[in-house]
Amino acid sequence: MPELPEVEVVRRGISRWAMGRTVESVTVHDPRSLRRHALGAALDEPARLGSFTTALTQQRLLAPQRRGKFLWIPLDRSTTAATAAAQPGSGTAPVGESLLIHLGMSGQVLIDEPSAPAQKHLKITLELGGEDSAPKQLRFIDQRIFGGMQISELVPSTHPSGSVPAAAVHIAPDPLEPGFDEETFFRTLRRRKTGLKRALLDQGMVSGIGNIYADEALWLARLHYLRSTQTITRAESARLLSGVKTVLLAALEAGGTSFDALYVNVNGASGYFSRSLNVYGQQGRPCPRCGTEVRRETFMNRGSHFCPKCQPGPRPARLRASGRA
DNA sequence: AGATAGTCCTGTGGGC
DNA sequence: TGCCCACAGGACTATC
Repeated sequence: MPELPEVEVVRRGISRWAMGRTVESVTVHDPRSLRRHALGAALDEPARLGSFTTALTQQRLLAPQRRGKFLWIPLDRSTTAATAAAQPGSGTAPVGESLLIHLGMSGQVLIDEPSAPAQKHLKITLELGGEDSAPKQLRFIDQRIFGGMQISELVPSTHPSGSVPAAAVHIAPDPLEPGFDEETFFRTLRRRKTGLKRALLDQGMVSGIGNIYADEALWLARLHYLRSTQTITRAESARLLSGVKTVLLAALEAGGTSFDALYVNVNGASGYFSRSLNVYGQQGRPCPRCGTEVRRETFMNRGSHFCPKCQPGPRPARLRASGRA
């Protein structure tokens, strides 16, 4: 389950191994990985596939960008740049095109030699040319097909790069972004009428956090996943955000050190597999902080893991005679 | 409009 | 042994 740190590792790998290269050809092995491409354009499947291939072919890959779990590669269409001019003042005028990538549950991006055998769940192959280097392939592999690729127009944004793909404008800044505002996070949280974990998983509120790191961050902050967002204090909000950043940075450090030449891997190398998790998947084992048995409850069709003592629930807490020692 | 079910997918593992 | 089904979950869509 790639979350922000894993996607960032992939972004760095693409930056190192694919940036500046030109897409010579595109092979779509499974059109389901293009489900989101040209949505609303009323194209049938062959036409969608064709428009994807056409938009990519002979484009140069610029510096890859990321917001939350969304990854995109701006495309250099300098040959047709004239059409992108004008439109002063309009805040949503497209400023270019991008290849938008989401890894979903099981997506991987690999840079391979053309001769390397096809991976089992290989979905899309981009042939990358280079003037002074050997040809390479950028391969998108995805077992469960929750992820995918699409071409999306770039529109102006607060993102450090100045724009985001139109298909990702609704995604909130992530906690590692320079412009991320803690006060906005707190106020948005207070306005919501929901539980903490649901808010953390809402990519329109704060992006980049998935089920695993949500549980870990809540544990670090000693907050229950069902705790109401409306009663959160400024201090608790800060604690939560600090927990989120701690978890994301630790995973990033673990993943960032383990990727190496020619191989950009999401699943195997990075993050949570190489570092120890405190509560996620640890049900029945002692809480590393207090020794109480970690519990698992089903919530939003997924597991929620927490320490019942360190993270007292809303209801039990109210019934308790006194504080939490 | 904000909150929440339902939907897409396939490999794994438990139960019988 | 083998089959079947529940389960895992990110994010979009539809519905209240």
